[in-house]
Amino acid sequence: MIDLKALREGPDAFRTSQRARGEDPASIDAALAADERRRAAVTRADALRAESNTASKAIQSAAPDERPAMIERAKALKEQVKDAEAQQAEADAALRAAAYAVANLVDPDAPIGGEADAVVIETVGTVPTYDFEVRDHVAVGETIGALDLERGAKVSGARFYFLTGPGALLEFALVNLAMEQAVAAGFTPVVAPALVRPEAMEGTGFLGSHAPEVYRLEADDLYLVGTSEVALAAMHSDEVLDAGSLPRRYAGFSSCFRREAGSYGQDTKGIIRVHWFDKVEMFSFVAPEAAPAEHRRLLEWEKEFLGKLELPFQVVDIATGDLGSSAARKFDCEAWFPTQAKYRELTSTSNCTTFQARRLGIRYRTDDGPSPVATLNGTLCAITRTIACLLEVHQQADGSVRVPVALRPHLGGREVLEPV
RNA sequence: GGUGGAGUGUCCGAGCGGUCGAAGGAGCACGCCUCGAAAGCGUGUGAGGGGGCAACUCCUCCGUGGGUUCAAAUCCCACCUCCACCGCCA
Repeated sequence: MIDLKALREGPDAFRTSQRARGEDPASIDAALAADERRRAAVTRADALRAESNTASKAIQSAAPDERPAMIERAKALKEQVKDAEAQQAEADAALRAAAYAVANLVDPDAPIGGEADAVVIETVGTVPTYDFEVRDHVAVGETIGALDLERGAKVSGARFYFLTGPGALLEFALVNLAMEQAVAAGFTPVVAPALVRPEAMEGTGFLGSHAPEVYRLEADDLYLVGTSEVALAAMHSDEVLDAGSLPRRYAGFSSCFRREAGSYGQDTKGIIRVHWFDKVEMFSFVAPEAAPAEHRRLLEWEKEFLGKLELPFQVVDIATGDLGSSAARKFDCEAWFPTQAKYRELTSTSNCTTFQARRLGIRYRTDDGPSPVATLNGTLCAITRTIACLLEVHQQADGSVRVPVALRPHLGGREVLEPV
């Protein structure tokens, strides 16, 4: 949620931000009006409550013969209070809805525009060339016995898979490598719940425009997370953190579930886009002024990891119109997929400033009292997509796959995954 | 899933329906004492939201949400969480 005080004091910044996102700046005026109405309702209800309180208190010290009349008056006041409170509740709800409709303030440094306006800020490694016909990750994966998509579909449906043999081992190797790096960098490793309550989902903003993407368990009123970001962010909800404990960095492992509604026809082959995958996610809680630097750090850790996997990639500064509603700025690392002859998103890191924390009630102690922290997230390793990329990039003429050096210790020293 | 117990401020922990935002500790901050420190003594110390330039003032909050009452931390209901035991289970 946006900062309402900041909204009141400088609505123009929010209008500009909404325009940059390609969203209607009218939502700003709606929020301002709702805020105005709410304050009026609060003032009125407060005054009535004060009157009602004094009337009530006077009763206990009143003479017995005066009491009946006083009780009558208190009763009448109470009716008015009830009415005023109902109006206040309505105004509260209206403001909430109006405020939630406004996306986070974009970072002024983010490029303006839509998907096509993302700026490539860095290219790492060189696009590989092959002296043989490259095969896609499905073909390569099946050749080495790492993938079984047919049976995945048989058992669970489209966009499901079995990782088998070296594929399964590759997952554990990647998780281990990612956790090893995260721990070395000072992250607290976490295995996070993949099922969360509505508040966690709501608080992280995934029930807004993302709602159709999310699996829900009707019988238990629980949601399957699309990323462990949800559980990691909600971990400290309604807490006041000691300033000295910041930054807090977590590396969370969890399964992730996505309905992929509306992505029919995209990446239908293979494991690039699936309904379920495992992921190691970085999540940081920091003081707001430290957020931009932390964002760069998360990006560096992502780059470091891709470097270990010996994957060529580029870093993209996502344009304002393509940002999620809680992100002020976002960098994606896109790795090279030879059979598609293009870079595809492998990791993504967002600076959510205080937007998520405000909703989730995550604060830290400052000299002026508790104040919202900034939250940031970044992918360390989304397993299936990473495996897909590894299989394509490191395939060899004989159908085998070369194992990147850093991964070898986690694969029992194997240097090559041979066809079976 | 069943039975019983419990949820109060940073923590522990009191709290006959009105004088309770809440005793008492601990912690923390500041001050006194001290060469310095500890101990001791003193003072202060929750959050959110209105209004006000400000001093300040008003409202709300005792797990959450309802209800009873002129009045609820205190009574009633539902839910959530935790603890214990039973059942089941990886």
